[in-house]
Amino acid sequence: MYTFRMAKIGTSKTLASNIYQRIRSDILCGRLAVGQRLKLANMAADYGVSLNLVREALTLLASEKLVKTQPQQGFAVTSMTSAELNDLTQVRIAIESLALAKSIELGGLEWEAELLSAHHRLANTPVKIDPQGLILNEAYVEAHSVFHAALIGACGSALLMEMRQSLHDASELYRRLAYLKQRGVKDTGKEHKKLMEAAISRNVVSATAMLTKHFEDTTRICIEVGLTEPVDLQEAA
Amino acid sequence: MYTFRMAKIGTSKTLASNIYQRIRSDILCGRLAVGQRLKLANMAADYGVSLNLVREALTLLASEKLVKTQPQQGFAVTSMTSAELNDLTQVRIAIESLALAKSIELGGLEWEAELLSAHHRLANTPVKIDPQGLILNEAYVEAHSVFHAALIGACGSALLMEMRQSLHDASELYRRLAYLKQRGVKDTGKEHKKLMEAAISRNVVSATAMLTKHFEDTTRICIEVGLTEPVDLQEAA
DNA sequence: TATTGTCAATTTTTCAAAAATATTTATCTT
DNA sequence: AAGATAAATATTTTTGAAAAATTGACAATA
Repeated sequence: MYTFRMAKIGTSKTLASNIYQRIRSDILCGRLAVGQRLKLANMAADYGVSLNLVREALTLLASEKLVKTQPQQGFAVTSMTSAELNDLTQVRIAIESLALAKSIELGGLEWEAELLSAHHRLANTPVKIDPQGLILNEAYVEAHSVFHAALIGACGSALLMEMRQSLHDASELYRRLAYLKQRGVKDTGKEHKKLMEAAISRNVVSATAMLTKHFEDTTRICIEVGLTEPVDLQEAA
Repeated sequence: MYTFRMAKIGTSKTLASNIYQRIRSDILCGRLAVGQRLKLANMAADYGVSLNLVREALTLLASEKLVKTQPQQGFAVTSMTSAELNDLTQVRIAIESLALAKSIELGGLEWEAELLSAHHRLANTPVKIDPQGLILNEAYVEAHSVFHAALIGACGSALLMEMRQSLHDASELYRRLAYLKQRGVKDTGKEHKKLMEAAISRNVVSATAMLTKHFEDTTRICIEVGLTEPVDLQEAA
């Protein structure tokens, strides 16, 4: 309802947009690794379509910054430097704080209800899917995305919501990295709860402070862990 | 230097990106009118390339909101409702104010010099190219774009600058409309000067206030004039 | 040894035609 | 005449293959 990503994959009207969504999803899920080269012929074979559709999808993803490209030299999954990730984080903080403040100002009962609901779903979805804590739960990722969308859902600007989602997605890869590396270092669940409570009690200052801390913590973990791990350019599976 | 749009048209490495830029430019210049249907076959003939390249370019432009599309039903130059234009304007004010404040905080001598230079160029470029004031001067449009880029040039965030440019471009069409309709109703030149002076004298409050007024005035003119003028679906020239 | 040039292999880019879908026109029924 | 049905046309979508460009290897030259 809130996000593009919620659209069921493989459902859209045209094959082109299906492929786009599938590739996008595969990047966001980490199935296509950061830095990995994306050869058109391989991709076309993997997804069972012609080169053209892959090219169109990758060109589109490049405009979203999920993929990097240079003329005549193909495509690769974007990998950020720590400077770029820091920039992204600061912009996300700015945009999302702005939207959150607006949402807190304008939000009514409907917004509160949606937010509570989204939080409840998030709080009761396990982060990892296995006891060892090695595999991320896709349902959690989705619930997390929906929760943050719900937070700013009453900001009153469709454009702002869209921009926030786009920035959220651009950082998705690194958020996943942080979740996997960090094992109970910080209690994200408690943070989400406080954030939600601050929003509903209309405490803008506290809510944006929580948000800022939330984002910066995740980024710090990513950078400590090391962003640019050596990537093997294996053929796509 | 600052903007994508400054790249000379017809210069890039691949034909695909040339076509993309040419179409983009033709939309921004109003040669492809707001609301006009963009048939692939016509476009391909006009630009002398295959359907595929046109499709790729239009898909990309759709992701930038310069073009609207529905599956299996083709493309058209985007036309906004007044509500959408208002939303865009408010988001532009928020983003650009944020960046401007940062720029004023961080900007040094180099920034001041660039800004003065950009303003001088803007101030000495006529808005209209003919005595009757019917034809917009493309050099002015370019200078205006560069001036606003220069204002926030020291904000320290490449991403923020990019987002601002994207929003600026999305509103370009309507800015042109306002320029053409409004004949000396307000003195835009004086506004730019005040804005520049406020920025260089590090007066954040005054600068952002100027900026807000600047944007809102333009939007008001657009909406008063009437956004959705009947568009004739003539074949592309 | 370092540099340059050439050739083959790989990959990207572009096109032109086939397939699928939507739109219009014409025909038929009520 | 009005509305529905079917054929014809126009348009978009997708493919498969040709053309252009890049890369890497190998030999020839300084």
